[in-house]
Amino acid sequence: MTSSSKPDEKRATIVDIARRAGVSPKTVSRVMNDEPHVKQAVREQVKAIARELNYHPNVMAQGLIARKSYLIGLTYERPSPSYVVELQRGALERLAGERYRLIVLPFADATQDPQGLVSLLRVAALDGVVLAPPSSDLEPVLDALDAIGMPYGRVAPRSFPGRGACATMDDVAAARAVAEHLLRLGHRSIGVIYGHRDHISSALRRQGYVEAFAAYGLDYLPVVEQPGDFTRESGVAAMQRIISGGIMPTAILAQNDDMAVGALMAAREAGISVPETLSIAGFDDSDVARLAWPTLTTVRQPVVDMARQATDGLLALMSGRGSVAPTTHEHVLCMRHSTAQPRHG
Amino acid sequence: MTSSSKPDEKRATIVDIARRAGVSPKTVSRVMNDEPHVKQAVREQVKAIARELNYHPNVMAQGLIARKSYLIGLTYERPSPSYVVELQRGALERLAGERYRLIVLPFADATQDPQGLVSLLRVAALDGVVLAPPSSDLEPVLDALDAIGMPYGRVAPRSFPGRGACATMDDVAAARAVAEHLLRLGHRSIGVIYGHRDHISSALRRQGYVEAFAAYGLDYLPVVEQPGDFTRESGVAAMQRIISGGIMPTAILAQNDDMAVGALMAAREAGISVPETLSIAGFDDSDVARLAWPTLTTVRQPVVDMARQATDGLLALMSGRGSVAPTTHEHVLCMRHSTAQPRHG
DNA sequence: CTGAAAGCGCTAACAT
DNA sequence: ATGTTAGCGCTTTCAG
Repeated sequence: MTSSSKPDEKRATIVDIARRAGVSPKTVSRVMNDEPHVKQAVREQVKAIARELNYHPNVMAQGLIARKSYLIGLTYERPSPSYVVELQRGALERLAGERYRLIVLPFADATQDPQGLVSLLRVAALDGVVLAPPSSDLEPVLDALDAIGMPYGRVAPRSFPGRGACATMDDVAAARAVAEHLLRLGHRSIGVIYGHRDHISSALRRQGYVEAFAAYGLDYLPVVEQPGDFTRESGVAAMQRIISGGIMPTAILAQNDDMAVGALMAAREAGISVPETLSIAGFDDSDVARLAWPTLTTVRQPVVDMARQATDGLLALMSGRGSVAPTTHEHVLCMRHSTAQPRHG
Repeated sequence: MTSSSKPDEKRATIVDIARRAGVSPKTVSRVMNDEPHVKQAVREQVKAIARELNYHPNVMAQGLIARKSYLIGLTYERPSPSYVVELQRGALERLAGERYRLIVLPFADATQDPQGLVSLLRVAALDGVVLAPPSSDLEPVLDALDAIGMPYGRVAPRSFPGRGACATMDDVAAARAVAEHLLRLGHRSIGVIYGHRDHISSALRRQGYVEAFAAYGLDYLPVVEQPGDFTRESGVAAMQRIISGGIMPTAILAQNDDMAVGALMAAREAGISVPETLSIAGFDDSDVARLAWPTLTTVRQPVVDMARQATDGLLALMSGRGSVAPTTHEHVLCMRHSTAQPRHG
């Protein structure tokens, strides 16, 4: 006993409606598309019959002519669930009320296999695609997309400004903001845990730290620096290296929240209390920032807004309106419980 | 300077290939679909030309004939990010390698507006849809879907077994397992935070608690009960009401992890230490369970598996294979750091 | 204002 | 083993 997809008396077509209304299919078409040159009476009648027959236009027939699929893709690389969901939310918010539908295309390794990503997009028969980091920064991807004529929106790109519809944020300014927060609290002995070196944002965030230090008349000279790769594990490892390194800073700047949480865990294991003995600040304001204890001081990346804007720009691109000015979104410093004044002020 | 969607010399069609190869379009079609009755030499040549021309079949033309869109929908109601992502992951895993693409369709209020949901699905021109709770349990939705002949897979349905392709779990047994865990630890003063009352699982999980209490010779009588709606905020609020209510239980059963985390946060704010003074257990084993501190004791709901199975069943339904036997998935109790023996245990 | 004809890219059903 | 014809459901000409 199972719902079978019974053929269902063939869906009504404009021909059915035309016959019933005693007009030509073209007239029905005109009515359905709100084109002019149809007598009001006919228009109403056709609409009534359409409703009665529960008519829905065949998207594929329309698409075949228009050479459009009315499908938009969203690619991303399995980062945190909250990031993914925010990305989707932004795109969907913009798409609400449009004919376009959203296809989700997580792709494991765009950096290693840009061609694979592009061929996935091709096969999906998309009208356009919203690219989230890191694919939004991969030149081979952008090139291939240009080559096949598929327009794209880019979320938080850090390079090739002007290619595609960009919704950017200022990594440098955001990083500067967190660093300044620490400096303002009185910290002068600050350790840094860097993100993955393939990600441009790692360098940009470092640049923000440099500027903040300079604003306080200091050379950029973190007491300790440790590489990481944006994963929590790398944060744990980096913090452990710092602890066993002998020189303890009074504060840590981690280039994302996951690593900051890792640092938090490592500190906890080592009996170092946060924020009393050590302040820790992250980056992103991802889900974990509020889950961690102490809650994490961080800067919010406006993901939903960027996704909405990138989608908006993509739509503009697709509708032929020539170029789309990049939009920049503001970060928000989130001061929470993982940072405090250093002990000896 | 913006990438415009330049027309791109018209995409190659089978006619182009046919001309180049000096064969008929139908032969090309045969080759592309791996049909027999084509000489090996011709086959190879056609394939070569197709590759050279970077040919990709026009999905809409194919769909127009086959009366298929090769689009599968996934509906859910904005619950926790990790739940959504796991749902998508399961569906996508099954769809990998198939021609079907996944369209995400979050819908705010299926319970209030089942027709709205169905018409959304209709408009999206789906071949089939995977329904996640609560829509997987809404009779009007199932009825409407049957009426329009759209096959569906159901994730964790709690009612109407046998309708559609079902991938179920035993909520009652899982809830019983967590409750028993608490009872085994020695807790007898247990508070409960319920999920959204529109979700059948809320009642089922309550039932599991009841059975566990009964197994310990107790009447079901939580010290305190508070309504929630599966969001973290509702968990915070519920816990705050419990705290200010005066009667403090030694343990809390929250009907999902998000609310459990909310309770954790509220307890922390109030200076109540978990698990020393208060044990908290969740439900789902979502992402946050391991992110929270202390890590959350919970039961794993096999969401990814269920989504994969529901999608698999849906595919079977669509391919005409008559009926699909429902699959049941097992829960797993995850004992972590948010539960311990009560103080005076 | 309305309609007839042609065709989007592909494939089923029949020839050959 | 290969080609021809017709047509999926709709919209674009272009004629009335």
